[in-house]
Amino acid sequence: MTQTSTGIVGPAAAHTVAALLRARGHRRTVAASEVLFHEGDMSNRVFGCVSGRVRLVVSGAAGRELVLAVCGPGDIFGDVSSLDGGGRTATAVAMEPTEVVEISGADYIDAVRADPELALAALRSLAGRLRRANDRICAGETEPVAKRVARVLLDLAQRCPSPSSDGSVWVVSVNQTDLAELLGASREATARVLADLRRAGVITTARSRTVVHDRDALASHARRC
Amino acid sequence: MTQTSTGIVGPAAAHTVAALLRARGHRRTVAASEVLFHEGDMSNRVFGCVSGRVRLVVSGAAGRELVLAVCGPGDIFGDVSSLDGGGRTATAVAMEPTEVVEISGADYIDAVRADPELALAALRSLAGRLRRANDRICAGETEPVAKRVARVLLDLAQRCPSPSSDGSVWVVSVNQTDLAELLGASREATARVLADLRRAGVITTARSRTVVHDRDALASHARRC
DNA sequence: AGCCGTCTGTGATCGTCATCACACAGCGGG
DNA sequence: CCCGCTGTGTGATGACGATCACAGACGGCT
Repeated sequence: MTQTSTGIVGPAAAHTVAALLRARGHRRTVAASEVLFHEGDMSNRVFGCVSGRVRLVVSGAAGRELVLAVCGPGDIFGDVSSLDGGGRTATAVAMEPTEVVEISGADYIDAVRADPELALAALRSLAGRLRRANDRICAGETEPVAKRVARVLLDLAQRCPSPSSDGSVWVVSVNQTDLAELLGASREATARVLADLRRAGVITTARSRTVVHDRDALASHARRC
Repeated sequence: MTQTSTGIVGPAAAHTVAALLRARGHRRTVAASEVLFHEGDMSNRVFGCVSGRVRLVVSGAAGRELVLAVCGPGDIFGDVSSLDGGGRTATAVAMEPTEVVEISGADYIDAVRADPELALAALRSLAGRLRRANDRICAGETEPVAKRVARVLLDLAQRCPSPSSDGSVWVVSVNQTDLAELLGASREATARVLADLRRAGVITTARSRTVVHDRDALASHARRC
């Protein structure tokens, strides 16, 4: 467990895939809260996020929801279904007005077959996501909520750089409910941890926004047990 | 969350990869408890399991161990490191005398580049594993231990068919400690759930062995909350 | 402005599960 | 053959976190 563990889909090495989508894909703008596909659906279009953010959610036992990932610009999603022919693993919901590029599953497979470098890029993207998923399994099953909150905040701060973030302050634009579902914890437990961090002077909180003032301190919270 | 959630690496569509390993790989026999690679290592050889079983473990917070997957015949492991160049995500330990085939990371990448069908097979394998990892995240963060035990037992019963299993009885050859780490629960909690299932006549237990007598009943335990 | 819906912050309670602490049962080796 | 090791089965206790229950705050909308 070497990395941070947010379910954010990494843009790592996905540039070739993104290029494919730009070249062959169909561009589209979706409104906030609009659903691109539902968990269980048999659709298989592959998406790339150009601007904005998309949340991938699953509904677990007892009606609880869980955010598996937050996709930002450059991230690819929806490719798993097109590869294994299974239903959608999650529901994709735009978190804000978002621009996406999409391509049919068949076209995606064809492109992968035709271009070895594209295939490698897709493999690397999946490998990275699997690595992150394993990290999250490990964190979720061994770490207390306080530590997970710190990890996820750190991860969001560096992966989804809010426009308002400058050199010394990182702004995370997610409300507490989403944050809790990204952690696999209750909204209340998350709020209490945020309160502790606030009292420690590490962050400040506001409506749908958390501002990280001291990243090193946050990192040490993520490390210590 | 449509599937069972054991971290077992699926042999699904991995046949082409297995064929590659057989063709170009180096065959080797490892003894029980022998380690193929350690978590964090920078090695990048790719392995295929021919016979026997290999456990992939990570050590989480507070010294707790977690079994991410149990690989059986036909399963591929160790490919993530060769793809993204990162350290090993887990430690691979043979659970019994095991035969593996291995190939260097570079050869693996070359082969993927050269053979589109192989690349697709590798993509499908990773997609399946990511799907399973997501299922486990969902289960771990929303389901109580009792349900998870039932799921994992079911999964092991059908994926690692013990030689002694016949048409009506499925034998799972794993001790309670491993079972617990595969669940992300304590050994004691797991033992208590097994005791309940035993009293309900669904399973019988013995040293390092659990026998499933009534698969449907077990499945209903996995379903109900 | 005034209202309503969403989001936040916190107390109280209660259940699940981890941890500690044993007793005991097979199995292998000296 | 007996000892020790590994694995199993269970009780007691305590802590972490889910759930319930509100109060207040902020923003958007008419």
